[in-house]
Amino acid sequence: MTAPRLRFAPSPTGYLHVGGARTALFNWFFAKRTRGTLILRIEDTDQARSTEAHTQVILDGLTWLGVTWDEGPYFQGADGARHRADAHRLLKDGKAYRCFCSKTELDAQRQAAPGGAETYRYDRRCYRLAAEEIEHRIAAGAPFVVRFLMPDEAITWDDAIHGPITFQGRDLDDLVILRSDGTPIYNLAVVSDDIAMRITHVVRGDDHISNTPKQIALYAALGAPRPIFGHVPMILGPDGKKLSKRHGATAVGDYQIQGILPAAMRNFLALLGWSPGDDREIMTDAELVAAFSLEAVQKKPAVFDLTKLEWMNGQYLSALPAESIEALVAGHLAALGVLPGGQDIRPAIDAVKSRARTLIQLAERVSVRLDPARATLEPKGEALIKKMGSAYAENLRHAIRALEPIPDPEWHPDPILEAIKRGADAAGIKLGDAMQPIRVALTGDTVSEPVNELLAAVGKAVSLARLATVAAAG
RNA sequence: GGCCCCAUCGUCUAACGGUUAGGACACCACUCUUUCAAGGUGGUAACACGGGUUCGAUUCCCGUUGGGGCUACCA
Repeated sequence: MTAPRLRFAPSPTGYLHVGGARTALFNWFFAKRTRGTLILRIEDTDQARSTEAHTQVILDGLTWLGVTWDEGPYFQGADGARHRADAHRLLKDGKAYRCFCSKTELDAQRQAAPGGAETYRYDRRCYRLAAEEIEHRIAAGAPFVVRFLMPDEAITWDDAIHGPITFQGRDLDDLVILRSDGTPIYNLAVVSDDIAMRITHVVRGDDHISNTPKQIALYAALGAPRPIFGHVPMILGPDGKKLSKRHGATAVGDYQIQGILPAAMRNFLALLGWSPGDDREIMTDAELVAAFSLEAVQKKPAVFDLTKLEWMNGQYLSALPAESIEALVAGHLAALGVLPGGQDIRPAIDAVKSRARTLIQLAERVSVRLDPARATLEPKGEALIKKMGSAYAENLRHAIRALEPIPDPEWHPDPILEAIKRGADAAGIKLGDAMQPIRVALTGDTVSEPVNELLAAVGKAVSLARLATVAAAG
């Protein structure tokens, strides 16, 4: 058997949606797994909605995700001549016909249909036109579209994900394959391209299931062998509806901005609608590729669980050495307006990386160390003060008294911890009640590295000044 | 409306006729750390419903219900 040839074929009419990203990923896994070829094809036959900017965003999204392709990107719009040639071949073979009905005539026919516009199917009136009448209209320059003559027969295929699916040709319309301006319609362009590119496996979204019988009929009419089809289910929002903008972030670029690592995104997306069959969850690309199969892809749509994505990202973050995420963290710090200015941020990253789920969170926790002035109690002041306990101002003053005597050269984690313990004992309070107010005062957050290490890193003068300010405010 | 697809914890999933229906996220305890997380241990929580087939159905078949997709001179 020859090596499989696959394609990922987004249309540049929007951003790279997570659903599309997952489809691309599944294609990539399959191609890698079978040592096949993955082709990127931009479906830009809809000139009105396609833009170069969208194409670039899709390319960037794929690149960020780490999905690589072996051929392309090819642009479908560049192959109009071949699409037209295929359409005319069908015309010549009597497998397609010219339709002179205008859009307004069609609308009128739809309205007049017995069961209403919903049940309307083209009545083939132009197919029944006499040859001389057709010649006459062409000669008169009447505009026409080319319609495919849908055969009246059962169309069946064995879907790699869904199993056998059957449609009846009579339920399908005679679809337009060439517009009146001579440009091809999606279904023709796809089939024409997939034949020309010798595609063996079409792995795409579930929403194309009902296009598949039309395309299979086109393959047959063009005398070409059809590929194996596999239809990946959609991704839903938390409310069970199709994932869309109103659910928040749906473009892969959004997750890049939020500080999700590409590897975590790949791992998460892979597990959305697919599983290796055992209990593994955190998996490397190599493991994913080795375990992947279309048969194991779920048939039902999956709800996108942001919380689990963030958990998984946190797993990657804490497992990675500081130097490998240093540059990314620096980028997010810059976005926060904090410049390390030559400081080594790696110790700070190591101190908080297991306490963050996104790079943004990680950068925020690093930033308060670099610039303690950022440690504001706003905007969640109420909640933070509650966490510190009602006596927090008093407890902060205990802490200040305990810490002040430490000489500068001894301002290190261990002596600091000892001093806080002694102070807590003297004041008759629990260590936690002594620690948490300090943490909140210094970071504006309830989560940070151990308080004594934090104090040591921030420095004595800055720490005490900050504690005094918060204590005074309380 | 017509055609097609789908249905296990709240969510992601395992199970391919016989299991105390397993794992993960989230949640709740406990634990470790005289501090926050992370980690560890445990817990709550599911086979949509009704008929068949079978010695036996979450699993196979049919129906119901409920979701979803398509039904363009969009992709």
